[in-house]
Amino acid sequence: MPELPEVETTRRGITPHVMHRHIAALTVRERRLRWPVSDGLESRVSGRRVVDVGRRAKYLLITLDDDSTLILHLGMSGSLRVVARDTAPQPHDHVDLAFTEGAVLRFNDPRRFGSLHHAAAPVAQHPLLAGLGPEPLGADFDGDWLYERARGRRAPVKSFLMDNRTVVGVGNIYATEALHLAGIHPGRPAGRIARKRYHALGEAVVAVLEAAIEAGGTTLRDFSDVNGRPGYFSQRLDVYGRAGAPCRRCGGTLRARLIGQRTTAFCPRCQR
DNA sequence: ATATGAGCCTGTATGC
DNA sequence: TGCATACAGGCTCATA
Repeated sequence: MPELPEVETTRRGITPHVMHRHIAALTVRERRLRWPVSDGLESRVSGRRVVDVGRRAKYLLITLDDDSTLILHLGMSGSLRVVARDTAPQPHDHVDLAFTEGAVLRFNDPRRFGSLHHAAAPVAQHPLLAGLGPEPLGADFDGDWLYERARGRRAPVKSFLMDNRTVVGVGNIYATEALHLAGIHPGRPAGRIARKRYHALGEAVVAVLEAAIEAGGTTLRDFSDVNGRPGYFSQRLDVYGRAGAPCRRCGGTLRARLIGQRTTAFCPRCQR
């Protein structure tokens, strides 16, 4: 399932294929995504040229030459491929963005948790983006931010960390990994963690995400990069999905527990 | 205000 | 072997 590193990998992968290209046609085969794709979207983007391929949180932002932006979320199972114009659509190939230059950007999403919107500038004010917290790899995110924001919070630190208003792009996998790297118990109330430990957590979040982007994105069940090659970060996960196995740091036995409705693996011995 | 739970959806894995 | 059920997950909305 695409988390931020996968989305960033996808962004980098599609950029050379779509940047500066002219949209010949947008084809929507299945409008029932996370939200219904709005009627008339096809005609609003047809003929436009792509001037930027960006990302905010896990949203891909394809900006057009009229300053409007296509906002695409890959959801849980979505992926983008670049295919030749006459390539037959496969099951769950819901959207095509065809370019006059020949290639087609194709969106596939079996579970349809993904979404497609089109917004006028400034895109940052779109309701989906307006309330989001800082980018984890941006200048506004660090341990001090986490510490200050955690004041008075009684929710588990893992839930706090996965809250988009705290920081974006940290889903279950990377929250689990970052907390282990920082030696913090995922169930600890967010407001009861020292500033110094939040410094460690902030650094852990950045380290884990950067390593994953470097590796080309984690592959779990259904993510593969834009060229169809799977990422390979999953081999490097230290705790996620490893309950019952030995902790790589202290040798203790990793446990799993439900925190905020999410399965959470952790080491009861070196995470406090 | 924060915190928790439901619901969306379907492929995959498990249990009988 | 086949079928039924549980589970996974990001995100928003509703409720306490």
